[in-house]
Order: sequence, then C-alpha cells, then structure tokens
Amino acid sequence: MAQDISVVKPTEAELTLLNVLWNMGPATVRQIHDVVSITQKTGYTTVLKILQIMHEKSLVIRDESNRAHVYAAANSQTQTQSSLIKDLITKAFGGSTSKLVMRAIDDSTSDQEIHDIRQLLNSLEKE
Amino acid sequence: MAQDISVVKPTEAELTLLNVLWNMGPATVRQIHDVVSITQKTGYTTVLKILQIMHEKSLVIRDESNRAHVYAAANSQTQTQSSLIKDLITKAFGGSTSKLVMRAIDDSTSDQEIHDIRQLLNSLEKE
DNA sequence: AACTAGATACGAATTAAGTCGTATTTCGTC
DNA sequence: GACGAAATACGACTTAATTCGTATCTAGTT
Repeated sequence: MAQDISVVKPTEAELTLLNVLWNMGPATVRQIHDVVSITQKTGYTTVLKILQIMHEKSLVIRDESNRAHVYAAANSQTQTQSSLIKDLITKAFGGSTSKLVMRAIDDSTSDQEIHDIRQLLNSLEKE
Repeated sequence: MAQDISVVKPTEAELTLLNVLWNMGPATVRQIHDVVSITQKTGYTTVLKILQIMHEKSLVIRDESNRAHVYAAANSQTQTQSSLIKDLITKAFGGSTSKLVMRAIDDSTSDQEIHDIRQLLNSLEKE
C-alpha cells in the first residue's frame, strides 16, 4: 500500500477531533470538548483519552508547558484528506480516480460545486 | 457515532470480499477464498466467518440450497461506492464534493483519468 | 452402511475503538 | 502552607473486527 508508513489513518472519533483542531487551531482538551459537546454527548474524559491515544500515534502534538496541555493536529488537513481519499480510491475504486469522481458527483451536487470542479480542471491545462 | 439508518458500511475485510463478488458474481466460499488467496494469506475459515457475519448484517445474500452456499453481494458496487464516498465527504470534507475532487486529483493522476473526468463534466453540461 | 473429502458452524483469542469512572496531580487563592 | 477547582493519568468495560482451530455435518463413492 501507498504511504501508510508515514501517515496513520485516523479513526472516526479521531477525525472528529482533528476537524475541530483544524478549525480552531491549537486548543486545550476543555476547549475541544466544549466544541464537540455542541453536536455530541461525549464525556470530557473520553475526549481526553482519545487525544492521549492520538498523541501516542503521533496524530497530534501537544504542548505540556502549561497545566492544561495544548493539542494541535500533527498533519495538515490537506495531507490527511489526500491520504484518506487515496485510501478509498485504492480500496473501493480499483485505483481509479476518475471512477471516484464520477461516483462523487450526483444529483445532490450543487451547480456551484460543479462550477468549482470545472474551474479546477481548467487550471490543469497540460496535455 | 451512529450508523446510517439504511446502508451498513462494510469494513475493510468485508470490502475486499465484496470486490471479489462484484467481479466474479455469485460464488462459493471456496471460490472466493481461492481468489483472495492470490493476494493475501487469509485462511479459509476466516473468509467463511466474515461472509457469515456479512450475511447477518445483510451485506450479502446467500443461496443455501446446495451444500456449498453461494454468496452474492446484497448491494451493487455503485450503491456501495456512492455510500462510501458520501460518508467521506461528510466526515472529512465538510460536505463539499468539490473539495474532495480537488484533493482526489494530484500529480499522480494520469492524463487519461483527467480526460475521463472532463468528459464527465461535459456530459453534465447538456442535461 | 461406512468412509471420507469437503462443507458449515461454533467458539475462543487478539487487537483496537470508544466510553467513562475514579485516582492523582497541580496551582492559584486565601 | 492548606484547600479546592480543574487538569491529567490510569484502568476497566463494552463492542466489534479479524483471525483461526476444532467440531460437526453432508453427500457421493464404494
């Protein structure tokens, strides 16, 4: 498989926390928990534990200089997204990016999004 | 984190077996195992067990009229792909299909694939 | 009817995700 | 310097994925 050596694939709960970190920037457990609590009924220590595990896995880095540790995503959102999408392309689309794109675009895709995608393709003027 | 109400998301091992079933069509455990064995060192009873669990989850259907049960994917490859990609768009791309497409296309994407994607977009234009 | 090759069923072990309760530590305030 | 609020650490429990060994069941051949 591809670059699984360097990048660990986050689990679902981990991805939820990473999304918060990418949005807020570095944050304490308290701050992270406050945000996830808005949409989920997750306990404080659950968030703490997952962050600790993520730290072991090097999915996050943390600053321990203050009593409340400050966590930050170890990898950029872009890196992680690329890694996740590549994984899916490999495992569910036989390695074909175009097949994935075909499946990704459907009735529910807005005109705006299709416009954005077209822009992207135009910017790829090579061949 | 709850599951989708209607569609159960296959695990990694399950997706491997589904890929085989979509390729071969309905098949016995023996046939499935023979194919899987080419690329992986999975035991026969492991494949059997996973298929049994998939049956419980209704990821596959099976014909028990013969001694060797014949398994078939319960959902089409297209349905499953759509479901997986939608899940990823929601959880890792903030619901934005265009962001996912942007991430999916990179240096390693072949000219042929980009061409295919262009074709798809063009075909959407005249609806 | 017995044998046996080959099938399914079952159960147990391992690992990991996710959950949280409780214990312990730490620091600012009095 | 003791107290208490708030933080981390730790451990236990539950569920699920994955693995496979062993037991059991069949059905065709003798």
